[in-house]
Amino acid sequence: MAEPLDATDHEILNLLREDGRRTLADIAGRVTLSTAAVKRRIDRLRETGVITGFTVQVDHAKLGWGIEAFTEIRFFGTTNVAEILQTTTRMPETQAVFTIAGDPDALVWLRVRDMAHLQKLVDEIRASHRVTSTKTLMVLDSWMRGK
Amino acid sequence: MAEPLDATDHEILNLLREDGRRTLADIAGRVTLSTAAVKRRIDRLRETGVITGFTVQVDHAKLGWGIEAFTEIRFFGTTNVAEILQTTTRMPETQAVFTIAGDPDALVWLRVRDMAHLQKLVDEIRASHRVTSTKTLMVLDSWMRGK
DNA sequence: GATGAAAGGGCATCGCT
DNA sequence: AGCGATGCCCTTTCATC
Repeated sequence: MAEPLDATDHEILNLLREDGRRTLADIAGRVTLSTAAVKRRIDRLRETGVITGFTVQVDHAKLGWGIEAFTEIRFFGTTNVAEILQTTTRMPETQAVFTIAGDPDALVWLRVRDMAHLQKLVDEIRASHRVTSTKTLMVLDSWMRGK
Repeated sequence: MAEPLDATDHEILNLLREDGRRTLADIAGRVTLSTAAVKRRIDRLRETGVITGFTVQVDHAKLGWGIEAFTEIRFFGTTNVAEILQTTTRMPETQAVFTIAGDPDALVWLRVRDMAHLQKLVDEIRASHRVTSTKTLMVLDSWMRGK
């Protein structure tokens, strides 16, 4: 496996968490290294899989997806985990899916336009036959690290 | 308020979701625009608050934070929502916090090193509020949009 | 094995049309 | 919105500790 990260690697990661488009020169100045050294470290973090990518952060409410909800899903006794992942991850409204040890069996984080939209999605999930029950939690407010 | 986004804006957002460090030249080629035009659109998306920032995506397991959990929290009748946000968002292990309409009252998404670490956090949450009960869900596997 | 310095090619940025 | 010039940044190479 890869070697453990030193303090400078963690500094670089934190700087990139704050702003993923920071320039190498900017980072280099803050961690007291040359741009070449910073680039090598970032390249290494990508190669070892610590950094999986870079992305843009979006205010979903401004795009008209103002409602967030979690849907708890329960299956019959022995259900393949891959099945629920396949159904839910296909839906563009799905933000994340968590398979759970215990009760419920899975937790799906959804972003929708309105209640009718939400109902349609929950119906879709329920229609995947092995589901015994769902319970949907409406999100009033959410906070996320790095926003 | 700002004007609605057209199809090109959505294309640009999707390209940046895939790779937040994509160059303007690359984006311009894919949406059939000049780099200057793409830059103006991205600047406008930032000014109107649609784009809130850029960040790096990290494999937390490789950093030694291999365990994910959700903790459901229930309060006494009249508890201030801001209170739970204050405590939980201060913890570096907190990935996200959702306040919920109904039961439970809040959902906290945690990333921890091990079970002892998790127990310490749940104890902290229980100690710092007028919490009536918590229930912690262990995450077996997670999928997230854009990974 | 990792670093800093320097060169080149590419890219972002800005003014103009 | 496109075009073009300027300056910055990324990237690679090479020498050093």
